[in-house]
Amino acid sequence: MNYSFREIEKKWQNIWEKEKTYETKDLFSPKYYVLDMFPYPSGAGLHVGHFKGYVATDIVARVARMQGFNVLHPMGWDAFGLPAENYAIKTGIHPEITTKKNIDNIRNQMKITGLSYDWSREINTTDPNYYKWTQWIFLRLLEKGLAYKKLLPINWCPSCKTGLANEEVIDGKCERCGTETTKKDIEQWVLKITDYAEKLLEDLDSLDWPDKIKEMQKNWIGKSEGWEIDFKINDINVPVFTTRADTLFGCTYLVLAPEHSLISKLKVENKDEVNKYIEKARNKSERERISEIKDKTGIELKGIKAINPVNQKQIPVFIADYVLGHYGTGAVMAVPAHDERDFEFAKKYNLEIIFVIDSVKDKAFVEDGILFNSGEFDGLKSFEARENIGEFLKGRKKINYKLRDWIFSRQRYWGEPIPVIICEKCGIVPDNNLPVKLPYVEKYEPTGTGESPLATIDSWVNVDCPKCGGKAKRETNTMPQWAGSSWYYLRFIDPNNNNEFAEKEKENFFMPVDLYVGGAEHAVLHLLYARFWHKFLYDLGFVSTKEPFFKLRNIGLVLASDGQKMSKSKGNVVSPDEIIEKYGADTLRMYEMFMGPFEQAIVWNEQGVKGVHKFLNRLWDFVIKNKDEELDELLVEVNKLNKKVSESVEKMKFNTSIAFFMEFLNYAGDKKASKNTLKMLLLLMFPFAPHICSELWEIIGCGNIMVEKWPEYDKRLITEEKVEIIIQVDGKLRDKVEVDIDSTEETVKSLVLQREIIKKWTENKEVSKVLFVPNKLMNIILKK
RNA sequence: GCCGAGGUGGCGGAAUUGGCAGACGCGUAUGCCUUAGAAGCAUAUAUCCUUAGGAUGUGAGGGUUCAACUCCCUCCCUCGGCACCA
Repeated sequence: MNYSFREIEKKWQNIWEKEKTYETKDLFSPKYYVLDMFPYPSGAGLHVGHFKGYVATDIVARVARMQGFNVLHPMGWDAFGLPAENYAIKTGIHPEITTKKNIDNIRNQMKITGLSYDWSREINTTDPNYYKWTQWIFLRLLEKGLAYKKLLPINWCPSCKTGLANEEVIDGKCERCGTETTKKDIEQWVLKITDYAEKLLEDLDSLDWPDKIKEMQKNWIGKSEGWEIDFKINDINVPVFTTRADTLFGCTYLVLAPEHSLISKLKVENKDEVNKYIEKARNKSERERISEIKDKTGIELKGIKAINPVNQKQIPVFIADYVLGHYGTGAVMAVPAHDERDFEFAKKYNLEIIFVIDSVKDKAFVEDGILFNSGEFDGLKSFEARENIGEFLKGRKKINYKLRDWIFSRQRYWGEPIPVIICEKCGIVPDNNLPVKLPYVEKYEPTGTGESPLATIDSWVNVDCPKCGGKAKRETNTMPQWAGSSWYYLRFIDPNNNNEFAEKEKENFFMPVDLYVGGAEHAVLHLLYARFWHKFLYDLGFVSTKEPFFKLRNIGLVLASDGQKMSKSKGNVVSPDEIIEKYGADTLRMYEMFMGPFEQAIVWNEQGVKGVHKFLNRLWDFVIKNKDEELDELLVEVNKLNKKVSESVEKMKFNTSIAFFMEFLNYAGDKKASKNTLKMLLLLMFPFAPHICSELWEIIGCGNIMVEKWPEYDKRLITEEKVEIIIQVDGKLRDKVEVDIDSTEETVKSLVLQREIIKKWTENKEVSKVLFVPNKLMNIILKK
């Protein structure tokens, strides 16, 4: 029969809420901190994909509690961001109102799913009591010179009308809205994440994270070691950065980035042409640049020559936009023989190509090798030559990173105000009177001029300088969406503290996060930013660990039944509410875990949901049928189940855990189970399906399951006395035989050779060899 | 182009210190139940050979081994990321 999940689930959720079952109370050890990436409270609510991660961490949290851990498992809202603001522009409804409504809805979705969050620790990044500390961290960065203001050509989204960080530009498009970005010169707040490049790279090794994410961060940071070597143009030193100092004798021209400061100082014969090229390069969008990778353009500086320092040869000088102004020195020594880009360029402009390592036809040879054509350095290996040539030319050893500083200001309303006052006399003055609250405005529309809508509120903008008392103006830019999420995991530890972001003792106790679960899309955004802030706070002595998240796991997407990503605009979203209404929260939870490995993307299939629901109904019937049973035919089996489930949960292979439960019930059939067996079964399943297990636990007369421990299996019970041995002839399965455990080769062999099936296969043939793997297999090899 | 993950029935997937490939679920088929349907229950379900029984089979090809989904080499494809970083 169908168990009445609606009633049962409501009943237990009320009990948990009333008894504050999931509140983390003390500093007792051992602790376990399980964290989900907190969501943006979208108006559409969350879909079943979000809950795949939440259910997984909920199971981990529940198992850990049963194992005696003091579990911290909180939830909050990353609530600043564009959708609420865009909605406000359209409707005039303040983002605060929409946000609150959305949060109430999503919190309810989480509660009806039976997630065991400690709601007393709920946080919201848009709450002034929260962003006070976001601003406080910003002021510390400012104090230490890690936040600075600079006029920069930055990525600009014409649709969102705001600047973007490099990490937010995907394929030349805005990460949020998909509009092509352009370049714009605006004065920006920038955070010096590059100061932490080395530490961010190094400490990756200490983390239990998916290789994929580590690799992505490594590539994003992009470390390369080389030499800075001075070339000369008219007695001016022009440093270039190279990782291939060993190829210097093959350098046949020099290339400057269009932005290079030297260009304006040179007397170039074809000045007009050159300026035209520079102007064109400036206006190229990201996308144009990318599409032109295969077709390099450039222009020679006529009348200018550079001197190659290694052989005093005169070489031509070019400007080309394949050389980037912001990396290295903005100038490169071109070695067409040993660099693909230089090779292409040289072919196009008919420049000299001199091989000095090894030559191949029609393309550059980019590997290391042994030098020739290189004067006194002939015969050296590449790695030796790099050092020798670098030192010979008095070059400087240099490490460069691809990572660039973090563009931190946004020209929008719905974000944390940057707590800074700009005074005509004193310049940039920190406003220590935190929180600097976001004022109400009438119009949310971004101005598009590079100023945020805050700039129009005179009463807010015009203030007295805290330093000199003179006239001053507030900074009107706001922080990016990533600010609040860069440290939120610290606030959960002590969410109501008004004096510090978290009490030192508590921070020291709960950090680091033991398990962090979320989508892989944040690999070089949130996960990099949070590590940066954390390391900064560590250096200042405010936190006690070098890294915030010890173990990270990514959830795979849940795709809609059409194989596409779930999205409101495609109308293919499945909400947890409808599944819970139809089948119950326990079914939703079990199905999300049963779908497949949880790090993998899998298509949603409601037939599968029904299958899981059927299983829960069968579980119900099985327990009810046996609740007063004294006989037990399943004690051994349930102990085996205990072992298998414990092991699979440990590895977070929840899909197989559930298969084991199903196997058990299939095997059980009409066999009898006593209370001990039922209890073990229910305890094992409780983290997966807490409502039905709580109810059945009560029905079999055991009280409240919440206080119970994770069960231990009895090793003696599950030790087999007989084992099945696989018998192969010439490596092919022919027979099986049951023998006592640890039977010797001789025993098994004599048994096997008597068997009719085996006799048939070995008839008239000579046995050349018999292989035996104890308790597993015997392979009889015949002579050919 | 570079980096990473992966390729197993009709579908989602299981099994890797090398040892019964396809657990579990979905779907499908047949039967029971039902006035009928739905639900439920039972049985079957990798492919090929008419069957007993056998052969083949984990992207393709090769190799190591008594034994390969698992290890090695070459290649193909899918997904994700990066994108002229000298």
